[in-house]
Amino acid sequence: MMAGLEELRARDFIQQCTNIDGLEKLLESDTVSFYCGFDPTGPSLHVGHLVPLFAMAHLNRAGHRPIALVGGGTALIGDPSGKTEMRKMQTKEQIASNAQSIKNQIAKFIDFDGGSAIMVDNYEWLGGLNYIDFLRDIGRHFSVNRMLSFETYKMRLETGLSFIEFNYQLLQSYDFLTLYQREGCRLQVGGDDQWGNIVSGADLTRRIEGVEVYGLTFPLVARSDGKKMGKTEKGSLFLDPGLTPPYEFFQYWRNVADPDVEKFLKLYTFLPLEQIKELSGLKDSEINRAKEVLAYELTAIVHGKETAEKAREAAAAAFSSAAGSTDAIPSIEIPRSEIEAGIQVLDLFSRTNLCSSRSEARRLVVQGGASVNDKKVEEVEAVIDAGWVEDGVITLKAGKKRFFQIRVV
RNA sequence: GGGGAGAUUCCCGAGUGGUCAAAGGGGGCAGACUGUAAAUCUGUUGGCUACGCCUUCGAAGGUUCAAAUCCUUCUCUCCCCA
Repeated sequence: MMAGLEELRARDFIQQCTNIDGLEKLLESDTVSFYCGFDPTGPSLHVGHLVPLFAMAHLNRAGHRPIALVGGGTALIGDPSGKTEMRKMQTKEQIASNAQSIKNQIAKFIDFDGGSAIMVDNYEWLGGLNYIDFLRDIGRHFSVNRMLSFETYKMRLETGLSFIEFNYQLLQSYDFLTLYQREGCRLQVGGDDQWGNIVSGADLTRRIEGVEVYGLTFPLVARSDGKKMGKTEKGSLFLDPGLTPPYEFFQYWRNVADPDVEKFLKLYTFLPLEQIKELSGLKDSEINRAKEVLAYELTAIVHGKETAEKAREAAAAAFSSAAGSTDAIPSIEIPRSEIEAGIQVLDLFSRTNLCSSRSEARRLVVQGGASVNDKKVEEVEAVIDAGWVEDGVITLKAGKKRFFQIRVV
Protein backbone atom coordinates (compact mmCIF):
# COMPACT_ATOMS: atom_id res chain seq x y z
CA MET A 1 0.00 0.00 0.00
CA MET A 2 2.66 2.43 1.04
CA ALA A 3 5.06 3.72 -1.53
CA GLY A 4 8.27 5.60 -1.27
CA LEU A 5 9.91 8.18 -3.37
CA GLU A 6 10.02 6.38 -6.70
CA GLU A 7 7.34 8.50 -8.34
CA LEU A 8 8.93 11.75 -7.20
CA ARG A 9 12.32 10.54 -8.22
CA ALA A 10 11.17 9.46 -11.65
CA ARG A 11 9.62 12.85 -12.24
CA ASP A 12 12.67 14.78 -11.05
CA PHE A 13 11.04 16.33 -8.04
CA ILE A 14 13.89 15.68 -5.68
CA GLN A 15 16.42 18.41 -5.10
CA GLN A 16 17.84 17.90 -1.62
CA CYS A 17 17.04 15.61 1.27
CA THR A 18 18.31 15.47 4.82
CA ASN A 19 18.60 11.69 4.68
CA ILE A 20 17.25 10.13 1.55
CA ASP A 21 17.76 6.50 2.52
CA GLY A 22 16.23 6.97 5.93
CA LEU A 23 13.27 8.78 4.44
CA GLU A 24 12.76 6.11 1.81
CA LYS A 25 12.64 3.38 4.45
CA LEU A 26 10.25 5.35 6.58
CA LEU A 27 7.88 6.01 3.68
CA GLU A 28 7.89 2.37 2.64
CA SER A 29 7.13 1.10 6.08
CA ASP A 30 4.41 3.38 7.31
CA THR A 31 1.90 6.07 6.52
CA VAL A 32 3.86 9.23 7.05
CA SER A 33 2.41 12.58 7.95
CA PHE A 34 4.22 15.32 6.08
CA TYR A 35 3.75 19.02 5.76
CA CYS A 36 4.33 21.86 3.40
CA GLY A 37 3.84 25.50 4.21
CA PHE A 38 2.15 28.16 2.10
CA ASP A 39 2.44 31.85 2.81
CA PRO A 40 -0.84 33.72 2.61
CA THR A 41 0.90 36.91 1.57
CA GLY A 42 -1.12 37.16 -1.62
CA PRO A 43 -4.73 36.46 -2.49
CA SER A 44 -3.87 33.49 -4.66
CA LEU A 45 -1.26 30.83 -5.18
CA HIS A 46 0.66 31.13 -8.41
CA VAL A 47 2.58 28.89 -10.76
CA GLY A 48 5.55 28.85 -8.45
CA HIS A 49 3.52 26.87 -5.93
CA LEU A 50 2.65 24.12 -8.37
CA VAL A 51 5.67 21.91 -7.79
CA PRO A 52 5.05 21.49 -4.05
CA LEU A 53 1.35 20.98 -4.74
CA PHE A 54 2.00 18.20 -7.22
CA ALA A 55 4.61 16.68 -4.95
CA MET A 56 2.12 16.60 -2.10
CA ALA A 57 -0.43 15.01 -4.36
CA HIS A 58 2.03 12.30 -5.40
CA LEU A 59 2.91 11.51 -1.81
CA ASN A 60 -0.76 11.53 -0.95
CA ARG A 61 -1.45 9.01 -3.69
CA ALA A 62 1.37 6.90 -2.38
CA GLY A 63 -0.59 6.52 0.83
CA HIS A 64 0.81 9.29 2.96
CA ARG A 65 -0.91 12.01 4.89
CA PRO A 66 -0.51 15.62 3.84
CA ILE A 67 -0.71 18.50 6.22
CA ALA A 68 -1.11 21.78 4.42
CA LEU A 69 0.09 24.54 6.63
CA VAL A 70 -1.08 28.03 5.96
CA GLY A 71 1.32 30.51 7.44
CA GLY A 72 -1.12 32.92 8.96
CA GLY A 73 1.34 33.59 11.75
CA THR A 74 4.60 33.68 9.85
CA ALA A 75 3.09 35.77 7.08
CA LEU A 76 2.86 38.57 9.59
CA ILE A 77 6.63 38.59 9.46
CA GLY A 78 7.76 37.58 6.02
CA ASP A 79 10.32 35.05 4.96
CA PRO A 80 13.55 36.61 3.72
CA SER A 81 14.57 33.49 1.81
CA GLY A 82 15.36 34.22 -1.79
CA LYS A 83 14.32 37.82 -1.54
CA THR A 84 16.47 40.83 -1.82
CA GLU A 85 14.13 43.19 -0.09
CA MET A 86 11.90 43.17 2.90
CA ARG A 87 8.36 42.31 2.26
CA LYS A 88 5.62 44.72 2.96
CA MET A 89 3.88 44.15 6.23
CA GLN A 90 0.31 43.04 5.86
CA THR A 91 -2.65 43.39 8.10
CA LYS A 92 -4.09 40.41 9.92
CA GLU A 93 -7.37 40.81 8.05
CA GLN A 94 -5.69 40.66 4.66
CA ILE A 95 -3.79 37.57 5.64
CA ALA A 96 -6.84 35.82 7.01
CA SER A 97 -8.75 36.44 3.82
CA ASN A 98 -5.79 35.30 1.71
CA ALA A 99 -5.51 32.14 3.78
CA GLN A 100 -9.10 31.26 3.03
CA SER A 101 -8.73 31.50 -0.74
CA ILE A 102 -5.47 29.62 -0.69
CA LYS A 103 -7.10 26.77 1.21
CA ASN A 104 -9.60 26.34 -1.59
CA GLN A 105 -6.85 26.17 -4.16
CA ILE A 106 -4.84 23.56 -2.29
CA ALA A 107 -7.97 21.47 -2.11
CA LYS A 108 -7.73 20.92 -5.86
CA PHE A 109 -4.61 18.87 -5.36
CA ILE A 110 -5.25 17.13 -2.10
CA ASP A 111 -8.39 15.45 -0.93
CA PHE A 112 -9.35 16.92 2.40
CA ASP A 113 -12.80 15.40 2.50
CA GLY A 114 -12.33 11.69 2.20
CA GLY A 115 -8.81 11.31 3.42
CA SER A 116 -6.95 12.09 6.53
CA ALA A 117 -5.33 15.16 5.03
CA ILE A 118 -5.67 18.26 7.10
CA MET A 119 -5.13 21.96 6.87
CA VAL A 120 -3.69 23.96 9.74
CA ASP A 121 -2.83 27.57 10.32
CA ASN A 122 0.27 28.33 12.33
CA TYR A 123 -1.32 31.46 13.71
CA GLU A 124 -2.97 29.02 16.05
CA TRP A 125 0.26 28.39 17.93
CA LEU A 126 2.33 31.38 16.93
CA GLY A 127 -0.30 34.01 17.59
CA GLY A 128 -0.23 33.77 21.33
CA LEU A 129 3.41 32.92 21.74
CA ASN A 130 5.13 34.27 24.82
CA TYR A 131 8.41 35.91 23.87
CA ILE A 132 10.33 35.00 26.99
CA ASP A 133 9.21 31.40 26.96
CA PHE A 134 9.98 31.12 23.28
CA LEU A 135 13.51 32.42 23.76
CA ARG A 136 14.13 30.08 26.66
CA ASP A 137 12.71 26.97 25.05
CA ILE A 138 13.44 27.45 21.39
CA GLY A 139 15.83 30.34 20.93
CA ARG A 140 18.60 28.71 22.92
CA HIS A 141 18.88 25.96 20.34
CA PHE A 142 19.85 28.35 17.59
CA SER A 143 23.37 29.51 16.95
CA VAL A 144 23.60 32.90 15.33
CA ASN A 145 26.99 31.97 13.92
CA ARG A 146 25.45 29.03 12.15
CA MET A 147 22.45 30.96 10.94
CA LEU A 148 24.67 33.62 9.45
CA SER A 149 26.48 30.97 7.47
CA PHE A 150 23.30 30.18 5.52
CA GLU A 151 23.26 31.36 1.96
CA THR A 152 19.89 33.01 2.48
CA TYR A 153 21.20 35.35 5.10
CA LYS A 154 24.54 35.96 3.46
CA MET A 155 22.75 37.46 0.54
CA ARG A 156 20.63 39.63 2.74
CA LEU A 157 23.57 40.82 4.77
CA GLU A 158 24.58 42.70 1.65
CA THR A 159 21.34 44.59 1.35
CA GLY A 160 20.05 44.61 4.89
CA LEU A 161 18.07 42.25 7.02
CA SER A 162 15.78 43.24 9.81
CA PHE A 163 15.66 41.33 13.06
CA ILE A 164 12.07 40.37 12.53
CA GLU A 165 13.01 38.60 9.32
CA PHE A 166 16.00 36.98 10.90
CA ASN A 167 13.58 35.38 13.32
CA TYR A 168 11.61 33.75 10.57
CA GLN A 169 13.71 30.63 10.65
CA LEU A 170 13.01 30.09 14.33
CA LEU A 171 9.30 30.32 13.79
CA GLN A 172 9.28 27.95 10.86
CA SER A 173 11.39 25.51 12.83
CA TYR A 174 8.94 25.78 15.66
CA ASP A 175 6.17 24.92 13.20
CA PHE A 176 7.88 21.67 12.36
CA LEU A 177 8.37 20.83 16.03
CA THR A 178 4.76 21.64 16.82
CA LEU A 179 3.44 19.56 13.97
CA TYR A 180 5.57 16.65 15.09
CA GLN A 181 4.18 16.97 18.58
CA ARG A 182 0.59 17.45 17.56
CA GLU A 183 0.28 15.39 14.41
CA GLY A 184 3.28 13.10 14.43
CA CYS A 185 4.57 14.89 11.35
CA ARG A 186 7.90 13.39 10.28
CA LEU A 187 8.64 15.20 7.04
CA GLN A 188 8.65 18.73 5.76
CA VAL A 189 8.76 19.41 2.05
CA GLY A 190 9.09 22.63 0.11
CA GLY A 191 10.88 24.52 -2.62
CA ASP A 192 14.64 24.52 -2.48
CA ASP A 193 14.65 28.09 -1.21
CA GLN A 194 13.22 26.60 1.97
CA TRP A 195 16.16 24.26 2.50
CA GLY A 196 17.70 26.29 5.29
CA ASN A 197 14.46 26.66 7.16
CA ILE A 198 13.60 23.01 6.72
CA VAL A 199 16.95 21.77 7.97
CA SER A 200 16.69 24.03 11.00
CA GLY A 201 13.27 22.65 11.81
CA ALA A 202 14.50 19.10 11.53
CA ASP A 203 17.44 19.91 13.78
CA LEU A 204 15.27 21.56 16.36
CA THR A 205 12.86 18.67 16.47
CA ARG A 206 15.69 16.20 16.84
CA ARG A 207 17.24 18.15 19.67
CA ILE A 208 14.07 18.57 21.62
CA GLU A 209 12.28 15.35 20.84
CA GLY A 210 15.21 13.10 20.12
CA VAL A 211 13.70 11.71 16.92
CA GLU A 212 14.82 11.98 13.36
CA VAL A 213 12.47 13.93 11.17
CA TYR A 214 13.17 14.58 7.52
CA GLY A 215 13.37 17.41 5.08
CA LEU A 216 12.96 17.22 1.33
CA THR A 217 13.12 20.02 -1.21
CA PHE A 218 12.05 20.34 -4.82
CA PRO A 219 13.82 22.19 -7.58
CA LEU A 220 12.98 25.79 -8.20
CA VAL A 221 11.85 25.51 -11.75
CA ALA A 222 13.15 27.97 -14.27
CA ARG A 223 12.29 28.11 -17.90
CA SER A 224 14.88 27.19 -20.44
CA ASP A 225 15.32 30.84 -21.33
CA GLY A 226 16.29 31.53 -17.76
CA LYS A 227 13.22 33.48 -16.86
CA LYS A 228 11.24 32.78 -13.77
CA MET A 229 8.33 30.45 -14.11
CA GLY A 230 4.99 31.98 -14.61
CA LYS A 231 6.15 35.53 -14.83
CA THR A 232 4.37 37.36 -17.56
CA GLU A 233 4.51 40.98 -18.51
CA LYS A 234 1.52 41.50 -16.29
CA GLY A 235 3.05 39.79 -13.28
CA SER A 236 2.61 36.33 -11.89
CA LEU A 237 0.43 33.70 -13.39
CA PHE A 238 -2.13 32.99 -10.69
CA LEU A 239 -4.30 29.99 -10.06
CA ASP A 240 -7.27 32.19 -9.27
CA PRO A 241 -9.40 32.54 -12.42
CA GLY A 242 -10.29 36.05 -11.38
CA LEU A 243 -6.66 37.11 -11.46
CA THR A 244 -5.52 35.04 -14.41
CA PRO A 245 -8.29 34.01 -16.81
CA PRO A 246 -8.17 30.27 -17.60
CA TYR A 247 -7.70 31.02 -21.29
CA GLU A 248 -4.58 32.99 -20.49
CA PHE A 249 -3.42 30.26 -18.14
CA PHE A 250 -3.91 27.70 -20.89
CA GLN A 251 -2.05 29.80 -23.42
CA TYR A 252 0.91 30.22 -21.12
CA TRP A 253 1.49 26.49 -21.09
CA ARG A 254 0.59 26.11 -24.71
CA ASN A 255 3.48 28.45 -25.48
CA VAL A 256 6.29 26.99 -23.39
CA ALA A 257 9.63 26.46 -25.09
CA ASP A 258 10.36 23.09 -26.69
CA PRO A 259 13.14 22.11 -24.29
CA ASP A 260 10.79 22.59 -21.34
CA VAL A 261 8.03 20.29 -22.51
CA GLU A 262 9.26 17.05 -21.00
CA LYS A 263 10.23 18.61 -17.71
CA PHE A 264 6.91 20.37 -17.38
CA LEU A 265 4.86 17.33 -18.28
CA LYS A 266 6.62 15.45 -15.51
CA LEU A 267 6.25 18.15 -12.93
CA TYR A 268 2.91 19.64 -13.81
CA THR A 269 0.70 16.75 -14.87
CA PHE A 270 -0.24 13.34 -13.55
CA LEU A 271 0.16 11.69 -16.92
CA PRO A 272 1.99 8.35 -16.85
CA LEU A 273 5.67 8.54 -17.66
CA GLU A 274 5.39 6.40 -20.78
CA GLN A 275 2.94 8.82 -22.27
CA ILE A 276 5.13 11.76 -21.33
CA LYS A 277 8.07 10.14 -22.99
CA GLU A 278 6.11 9.61 -26.14
CA LEU A 279 4.77 13.16 -26.20
CA SER A 280 8.04 14.87 -25.52
CA GLY A 281 9.76 12.79 -28.16
CA LEU A 282 7.78 14.53 -30.88
CA LYS A 283 9.85 16.56 -33.27
CA ASP A 284 9.53 20.00 -34.82
CA SER A 285 6.02 21.31 -35.15
CA GLU A 286 4.67 18.00 -33.92
CA ILE A 287 5.72 18.91 -30.42
CA ASN A 288 2.92 21.43 -30.40
CA ARG A 289 0.64 18.51 -29.69
CA ALA A 290 2.55 17.81 -26.51
CA LYS A 291 2.18 21.43 -25.49
CA GLU A 292 -1.53 21.25 -26.03
CA VAL A 293 -1.73 18.21 -23.80
CA LEU A 294 0.32 19.95 -21.14
CA ALA A 295 -1.86 23.03 -21.25
CA TYR A 296 -5.07 21.04 -21.21
CA GLU A 297 -4.09 18.68 -18.41
CA LEU A 298 -2.87 21.39 -16.13
CA THR A 299 -5.75 23.74 -16.82
CA ALA A 300 -8.13 20.88 -16.12
CA ILE A 301 -6.57 20.25 -12.73
CA VAL A 302 -6.56 23.87 -11.71
CA HIS A 303 -9.79 25.11 -13.29
CA GLY A 304 -11.76 21.98 -14.02
CA LYS A 305 -12.25 19.92 -17.16
CA GLU A 306 -15.04 21.94 -18.60
CA THR A 307 -13.13 25.17 -18.39
CA ALA A 308 -10.08 23.52 -19.87
CA GLU A 309 -12.14 22.26 -22.81
CA LYS A 310 -13.40 25.74 -23.47
CA ALA A 311 -9.95 27.23 -23.36
CA ARG A 312 -8.65 24.61 -25.74
CA GLU A 313 -11.54 25.04 -28.10
CA ALA A 314 -11.25 28.82 -28.09
CA ALA A 315 -7.53 28.66 -28.77
CA ALA A 316 -8.02 26.24 -31.62
CA ALA A 317 -10.72 28.42 -33.13
CA ALA A 318 -8.65 31.57 -32.82
CA PHE A 319 -5.40 30.17 -34.13
CA SER A 320 -6.40 27.71 -36.77
CA SER A 321 -9.84 29.02 -37.68
CA ALA A 322 -11.18 25.66 -36.66
CA ALA A 323 -14.84 25.56 -35.86
CA GLY A 324 -15.67 25.91 -32.23
CA SER A 325 -16.78 28.27 -29.55
CA THR A 326 -14.53 31.18 -28.77
CA ASP A 327 -16.30 31.93 -25.51
CA ALA A 328 -13.19 31.53 -23.44
CA ILE A 329 -11.32 34.31 -25.21
CA PRO A 330 -11.18 37.38 -23.01
CA SER A 331 -13.92 39.81 -23.90
CA ILE A 332 -15.82 42.92 -22.96
CA GLU A 333 -19.35 43.95 -23.79
CA ILE A 334 -20.24 47.08 -25.67
CA PRO A 335 -23.78 48.28 -26.29
CA ARG A 336 -25.03 47.95 -29.86
CA SER A 337 -25.88 51.63 -30.01
CA GLU A 338 -22.29 52.58 -29.39
CA ILE A 339 -21.05 50.33 -32.16
CA GLU A 340 -23.65 51.67 -34.54
CA ALA A 341 -22.43 55.17 -33.86
CA GLY A 342 -18.93 54.01 -34.75
CA ILE A 343 -15.90 53.71 -32.53
CA GLN A 344 -12.35 54.62 -33.45
CA VAL A 345 -10.06 51.61 -33.60
CA LEU A 346 -7.71 53.31 -31.20
CA ASP A 347 -10.48 53.66 -28.64
CA LEU A 348 -11.67 50.14 -29.21
CA PHE A 349 -8.23 48.63 -28.65
CA SER A 350 -7.45 50.76 -25.67
CA ARG A 351 -10.64 49.71 -23.96
CA THR A 352 -9.48 46.09 -24.01
CA ASN A 353 -6.53 44.46 -22.28
CA LEU A 354 -4.71 44.55 -25.57
CA CYS A 355 -3.59 48.14 -25.15
CA SER A 356 -3.47 50.28 -22.08
CA SER A 357 -3.67 53.64 -23.80
CA ARG A 358 -4.54 55.22 -27.09
CA SER A 359 -0.88 55.90 -27.67
CA GLU A 360 -0.11 52.23 -27.32
CA ALA A 361 -2.95 51.39 -29.67
CA ARG A 362 -1.66 53.93 -32.15
CA ARG A 363 1.80 52.39 -32.00
CA LEU A 364 0.31 48.97 -32.57
CA VAL A 365 -1.57 50.12 -35.66
CA VAL A 366 1.39 52.04 -37.05
CA GLN A 367 3.60 48.99 -36.66
CA GLY A 368 1.07 46.83 -38.39
CA GLY A 369 0.18 44.66 -35.44
CA ALA A 370 -3.50 45.40 -35.08
CA SER A 371 -6.27 43.50 -36.81
CA VAL A 372 -10.02 43.46 -36.61
CA ASN A 373 -11.76 40.26 -37.65
CA ASP A 374 -8.41 39.14 -39.01
CA LYS A 375 -8.06 42.13 -41.30
CA LYS A 376 -5.07 44.32 -40.66
CA VAL A 377 -5.89 47.83 -39.57
CA GLU A 378 -4.07 50.15 -41.96
CA GLU A 379 -5.32 53.50 -40.78
CA VAL A 380 -4.92 55.07 -37.39
CA GLU A 381 -8.12 56.98 -38.00
CA ALA A 382 -10.15 53.91 -38.89
CA VAL A 383 -13.60 53.64 -37.38
CA ILE A 384 -15.33 50.41 -36.50
CA ASP A 385 -19.09 50.28 -36.88
CA ALA A 386 -21.94 47.80 -36.95
CA GLY A 387 -20.75 46.46 -40.29
CA TRP A 388 -17.94 44.66 -38.51
CA VAL A 389 -20.15 42.68 -36.18
CA GLU A 390 -20.19 38.96 -36.97
CA ASP A 391 -22.50 36.80 -34.89
CA GLY A 392 -22.68 39.52 -32.29
CA VAL A 393 -18.94 39.65 -31.97
CA ILE A 394 -15.97 41.65 -33.19
CA THR A 395 -12.61 39.94 -32.84
CA LEU A 396 -9.55 42.04 -32.18
CA LYS A 397 -6.02 40.80 -32.52
CA ALA A 398 -2.80 42.41 -31.36
CA GLY A 399 0.36 40.94 -32.73
CA LYS A 400 0.16 37.32 -33.72
CA LYS A 401 -1.35 35.75 -30.71
CA ARG A 402 -3.21 38.08 -28.46
CA PHE A 403 -6.92 37.88 -29.10
CA PHE A 404 -9.81 39.78 -27.63
CA GLN A 405 -13.50 39.86 -28.34
CA ILE A 406 -16.00 42.65 -28.30
CA ARG A 407 -19.46 41.32 -27.54
CA VAL A 408 -22.17 43.54 -28.84
CA VAL A 409 -25.19 43.64 -26.59
C1' G B 1 25.04 59.24 18.71
C1' G B 2 29.18 61.04 14.96
C1' G B 3 30.83 61.07 9.78
C1' G B 4 29.98 59.91 4.56
C1' A B 5 27.03 58.37 0.09
C1' G B 6 22.53 58.18 -2.30
C1' A B 7 17.05 58.33 -3.96
C1' U B 8 16.18 59.25 -12.08
C1' U B 9 11.13 57.03 -16.60
C1' C B 10 9.00 48.85 -15.73
C1' C B 11 14.32 47.33 -13.80
C1' C B 12 19.65 48.51 -13.78
C1' G B 13 22.02 52.86 -14.76
C1' A B 14 23.90 57.91 -17.33
C1' G B 15 22.78 62.93 -16.80
C1' U B 16 24.86 68.10 -12.21
C1' G B 17 21.08 75.17 -15.13
C1' G B 18 18.66 75.56 -21.12
C1' U B 19 20.32 71.40 -26.97
C1' C B 20 16.12 66.30 -21.51
C1' A B 21 10.35 62.90 -22.15
C1' A B 22 15.78 62.41 -20.27
C1' A B 23 22.21 58.22 -23.04
C1' G B 24 23.15 52.92 -22.62
C1' G B 25 21.68 48.04 -21.21
C1' G B 26 17.75 44.71 -19.62
C1' G B 27 12.73 43.70 -20.00
C1' G B 28 8.13 44.59 -22.76
C1' C B 29 5.55 45.34 -27.38
C1' A B 30 5.51 45.12 -32.82
C1' G B 31 7.66 43.58 -37.74
C1' A B 32 10.71 39.84 -40.65
C1' C B 33 11.85 34.52 -40.16
C1' U B 34 8.86 30.22 -38.04
C1' G B 35 5.84 25.51 -35.56
C1' U B 36 0.94 29.92 -31.29
C1' A B 37 8.80 27.23 -30.30
C1' A B 38 13.90 28.88 -29.70
C1' A B 39 17.72 31.86 -31.80
C1' U B 40 18.57 36.10 -34.88
C1' C B 41 17.77 40.89 -37.22
C1' U B 42 14.80 45.59 -37.34
C1' G B 43 11.61 49.11 -35.21
C1' U B 44 9.38 50.81 -30.85
C1' U B 45 8.82 51.68 -25.53
C1' G B 46 5.01 58.59 -20.36
C1' G B 47 0.15 60.65 -21.80
C1' C B 48 -3.02 63.51 -25.04
C1' U B 49 -7.94 66.64 -28.58
C1' A B 50 -0.46 64.76 -31.58
C1' C B 51 4.84 67.92 -36.11
C1' G B 52 1.87 71.01 -30.84
C1' C B 53 0.40 70.49 -25.71
C1' C B 54 0.44 68.23 -20.70
C1' U B 55 2.61 65.32 -16.62
C1' U B 56 7.35 62.93 -15.01
C1' C B 57 13.57 62.56 -12.41
C1' G B 58 12.05 60.51 -3.40
C1' A B 59 8.36 64.76 -0.88
C1' A B 60 7.35 69.96 0.00
C1' G B 61 8.95 74.83 -0.66
C1' G B 62 12.50 78.53 -2.87
C1' U B 63 16.21 80.99 -6.44
C1' U B 64 16.03 81.78 -11.95
C1' C B 65 13.56 84.15 -18.15
C1' A B 66 14.64 78.67 -17.60
C1' A B 67 15.94 73.19 -12.89
C1' A B 68 16.31 66.10 -13.05
C1' U B 69 20.40 69.49 -12.45
C1' C B 70 21.26 75.31 -7.52
C1' C B 71 19.31 76.46 -2.16
C1' U B 72 16.13 75.02 2.29
C1' U B 73 13.37 71.54 5.04
C1' C B 74 11.46 66.62 5.26
C1' U B 75 11.15 61.17 4.31
C1' C B 76 13.69 56.79 3.23
C1' U B 77 18.13 53.74 2.02
C1' C B 78 23.19 52.32 2.25
C1' C B 79 28.32 52.68 4.18
C1' C B 80 32.07 53.83 8.02
C1' C B 81 33.03 55.00 13.25
C1' A B 82 30.90 54.52 18.37
